Amino acid sequence: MVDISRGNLIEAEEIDESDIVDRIFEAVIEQRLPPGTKLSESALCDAFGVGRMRIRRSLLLLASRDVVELHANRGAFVASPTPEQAREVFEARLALEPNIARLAVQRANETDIAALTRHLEMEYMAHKERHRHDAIRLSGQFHTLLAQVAGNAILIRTVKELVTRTSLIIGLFGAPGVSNCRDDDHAAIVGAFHTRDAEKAAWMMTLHLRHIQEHLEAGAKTSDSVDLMALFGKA
Amino acid sequence: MVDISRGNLIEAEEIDESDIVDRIFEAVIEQRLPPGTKLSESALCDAFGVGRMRIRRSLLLLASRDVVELHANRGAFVASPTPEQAREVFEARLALEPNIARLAVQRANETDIAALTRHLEMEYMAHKERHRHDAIRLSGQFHTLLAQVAGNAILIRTVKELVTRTSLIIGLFGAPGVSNCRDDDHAAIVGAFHTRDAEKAAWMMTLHLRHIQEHLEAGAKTSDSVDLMALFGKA
DNA sequence: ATTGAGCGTATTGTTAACGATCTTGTCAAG
DNA sequence: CTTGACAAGATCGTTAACAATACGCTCAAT
Repeated sequence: MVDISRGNLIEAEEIDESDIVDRIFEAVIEQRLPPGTKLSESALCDAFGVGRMRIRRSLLLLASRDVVELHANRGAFVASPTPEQAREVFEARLALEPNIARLAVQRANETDIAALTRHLEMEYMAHKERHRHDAIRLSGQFHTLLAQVAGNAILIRTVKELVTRTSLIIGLFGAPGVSNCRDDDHAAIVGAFHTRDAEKAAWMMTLHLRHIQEHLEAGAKTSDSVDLMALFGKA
Repeated sequence: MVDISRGNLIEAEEIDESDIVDRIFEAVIEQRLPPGTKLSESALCDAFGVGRMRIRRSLLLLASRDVVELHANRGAFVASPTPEQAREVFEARLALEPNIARLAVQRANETDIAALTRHLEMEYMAHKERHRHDAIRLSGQFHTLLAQVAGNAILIRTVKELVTRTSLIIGLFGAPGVSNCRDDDHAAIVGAFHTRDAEKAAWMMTLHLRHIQEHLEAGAKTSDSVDLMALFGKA
C-alpha cells in the first residue's frame, strides 16, 4: 500500500477532494511518489478512506495539472516529464516567479518578512539535521510562500503546480541525493526583502532558477538503461 | 436549451471531455454564456449528446480553472468574478504575457509571423462587419496564438484560462457594447514581430493590458441592480 | 531456452437506480 | 396586501452493479 496517509486517519472528518489533491501534491514534492508510480484507485480508496468517486475526481484534477498521467483502461500514474516538458516548466517558472518575487517585496509587511525569515530557519534546520523529505518540502514551499505574500490566488495555484512538476523533473534528471534548492539562494532572496529591493529580489529569483536548471543539465548526461524507459516508457 | 452546440451535432464521433471544456471556454469567451448562467447537467447532456459522467467531469475541470462555480446541491454556474478576482487576473496577465510576447518574438519564424498578420486581418474584418461574437473570440485568440508561437503548453493553457476569465470580467464590469481589445494594440504588437524587437513586443503587451484594465475601471462605476447580484449572488 | 498464443484475473470505465437537498408554487394567517 | 410555512417537483450527489479492457500466467512449439 502506498504510504500517502501522512499522519493518522482522522475520525469521520469531512475530506474534501482538494485535501486529497493537496496531499498527493505534497507527496510528489517530497519525492515519496517517484515518477511512474501507479496510483491504483482501490489503494487510494483505502488510504484516504473515501469512495471511488472522490478518488477519480481527484485523479482527474491532478491530471489536469500534469502531475499524474491517465492512461485509458490502465489507470493513473505519477507523471514522468519528458525533457521537452521539463524545458517548458523552467521556461514558465522563469517567466513567472521573478515577477512574483517583485510583487511580494512590494506587498510584504513586517509579518510576512518575519514568516519568510522563519521559513528560512526551518529550511536550514531540516538541511542540517538531514531530514531529507522535510528539506525538499520546505524548499518547494518557499516558492509557494512568496506567491502567498504576493497575495494572488492564481499565482499560488500555478506556482504549486510548477514546483511539484519540478520535483518530478529533479527526480528524473537530477543527480541522486541532490537537494533541489540551495539554501543560499533563498537567503539572498529574503535579504532583498529586508532592504525592500524588489528588483534585486526578482533578479535573485532568476539566478536561483537558472542554478537549478544548470544543476539539472549537468546531471542529465548520466543515463543507463533508463534511456529506454525515457524514450519508450510512456505513450 | 442553451445554444452551446455550435455547428451541427456530428455523427457518432468520439467526444473527448476536453472538447466539451474547449467548447464551453469558447462560448464564455464569446460572451454567449454570461456570468451567472446556470449550466444544468441534463441540458448539457442533451446539448453534447453524452452521458452525465462526461458532463460532470467537464464541469469539474472548468471549476478547477475558475470558469464555472460549483455549488453543492445547486449545480454549476458560469463564474461571476469578484473585483478582487478581477484584480488577480490582470495582475497575472501583466506578469505573464509580456514575457510570452518576448519569447514569441524570439522563436517566431516566417510562418508564425504570417499567421499573426493573417489573424490581424481577420480581427479587422470581423470588427468592420460588426460580427461581434467573432470579433471578441478572435481578440482573445490573439493572445493564445502568441503563446502558441512561444511554443509552451503550460503558457498556452494558462493564457486560455486568463483570457476566458477576462471575458467574464468585461461582461460584468465593462461598459456595454465595448469590445475587449482595441485592434490598434494588437497591430502594434505584430509590428514588433516584423522588426524582431522582443523588448518592444513585451512593452506593447504591457501597455495593451493596461489599456484594457483602465477601460474596465472607467466602466466599473455604473451599476444598477446588478450590484446586489455581485454582492450577494454567490456564496 | 525463448517466443508466441490463449486464458483467467484484476482493474478500470460506464450506466442505472436510489436518496438527499434545494427550489418553487400554493395556501393561510396576520 | 404581505409574509410565513408547507408540500410537490426537480436537480444534484452517491452508491452499487455491470461491461470492457488490459495484464500476467501457463503451456506448447520452434
